[in-house]
Amino acid sequence: MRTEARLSPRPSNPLTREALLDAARLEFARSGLDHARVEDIARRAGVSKGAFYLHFDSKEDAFREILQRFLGVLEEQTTRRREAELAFEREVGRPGIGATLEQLMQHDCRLDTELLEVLWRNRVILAALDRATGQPYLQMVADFRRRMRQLVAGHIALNQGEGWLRGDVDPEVVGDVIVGAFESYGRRMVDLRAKPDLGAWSRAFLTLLYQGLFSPAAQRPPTGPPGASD
Amino acid sequence: MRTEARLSPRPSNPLTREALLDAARLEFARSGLDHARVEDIARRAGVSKGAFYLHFDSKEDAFREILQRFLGVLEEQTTRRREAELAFEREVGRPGIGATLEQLMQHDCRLDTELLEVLWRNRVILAALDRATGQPYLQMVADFRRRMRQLVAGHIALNQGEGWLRGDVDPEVVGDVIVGAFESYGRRMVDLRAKPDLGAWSRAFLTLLYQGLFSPAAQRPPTGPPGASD
DNA sequence: CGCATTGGTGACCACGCGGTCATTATTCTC
DNA sequence: GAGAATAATGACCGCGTGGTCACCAATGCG
Repeated sequence: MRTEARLSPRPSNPLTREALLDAARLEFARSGLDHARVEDIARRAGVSKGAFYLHFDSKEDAFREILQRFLGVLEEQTTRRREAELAFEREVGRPGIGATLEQLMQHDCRLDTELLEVLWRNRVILAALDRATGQPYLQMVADFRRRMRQLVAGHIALNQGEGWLRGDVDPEVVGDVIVGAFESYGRRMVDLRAKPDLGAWSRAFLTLLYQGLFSPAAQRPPTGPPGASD
Repeated sequence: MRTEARLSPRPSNPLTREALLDAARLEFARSGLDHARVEDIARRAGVSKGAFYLHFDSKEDAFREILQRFLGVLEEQTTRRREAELAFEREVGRPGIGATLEQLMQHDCRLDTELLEVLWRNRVILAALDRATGQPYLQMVADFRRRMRQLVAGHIALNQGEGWLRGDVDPEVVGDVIVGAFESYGRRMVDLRAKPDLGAWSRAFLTLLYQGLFSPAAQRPPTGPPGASD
């Protein structure tokens, strides 16, 4: 009687779910989670309000899926980055031992630019996050931020131990600076029309981070204590 | 008929308005502008919902006042800071010409710490802003952020022209980094119980900003091009 | 002490939107 | 083409809360 083969007399449009998510991203970016109307999301996706609820339990449900996907992508990006950093140290070395600062910066620059590419592709979500309320989602973002900060701080502390990063800067502060800078730039991307030169930003950022603002031409003697020039 | 002297047979409690603003700050920080209930704000201030509307036209009105006061304080802080920076350059000099980097950093450190003090005192508002929606208010914050970024970028560009800040870092990027770092740290303050050592953060931040992460012990020759150490 | 005046109260209204469900449209099988 | 099964629709309901307003309370004045 082939009762097991009869699955769906009228299969649902497989594109609808993704269309709804796309529409939701735009509406969330425009109005935030609270003010976005399910009606509008559905209409933008070309279906009715009822159809929305065939794919999601609630408005929050859709938002959660969008947020989780995004954080997942960032997570994966972070994992890849860590592996690339370890590989670089294994295969090339670290500054002073087999590698120059310039080589390291070129490598970091590629990785930072990749991350910025991810942020650029998902800038609509960045806009949505800025307008989002609701403890669970803010909590997820806050937790992610904290993890990133700790990751950075751990990385810095490790390399301070290795001796090639200066030890008189609290790694936690470096975490604030790096996470803050990316977030700041990401927020700025939101209302850019054309894609900016992400590589140039990375380059400048890394120069600032590793070398500092103070002009090398006026730099004091490398190891001497300050306060003896007037 | 002394109609001009009879002003208020029953004067309103002059503390009520401020109590309402305090309560509103807390509720906004807890629940955000949208989810905070006027009822709760009023009860927390010890009055009824109706009394709230004797002092404010709407919930948004109270929020606007809170936001404007805060931005005003930041604005004033910024003005004072600019004046202090000009005074320092006028009275002491700039690195290389009458002042050492250490002197400049001590001065900047005081100013940065003052700004952090302001953020610390207003950390409830920082929490509220994180949970706020509504175009006008987000716009105000976004505009303020942009102004700050431009202020920083202009300051950096100027001093690059003076020669004591390295010219190969886009001032706009420095703006992202500085504004982002303060915002990042401010956001972290929100869920700290005890007041952290703001001076230490400033010190570490400025060291990072001016000197960079790269260890001075391993620093390459001041003016020579990189890539000659292996 | 009574009256006028204004502060203060909270039950109530109105409205907007999230979510439901009876109904209709579509697509599959036989 | 009939019938079954399911996708899709949109009118409708319910709820929560912002804002109002008739009413009460406190205070100054004569």
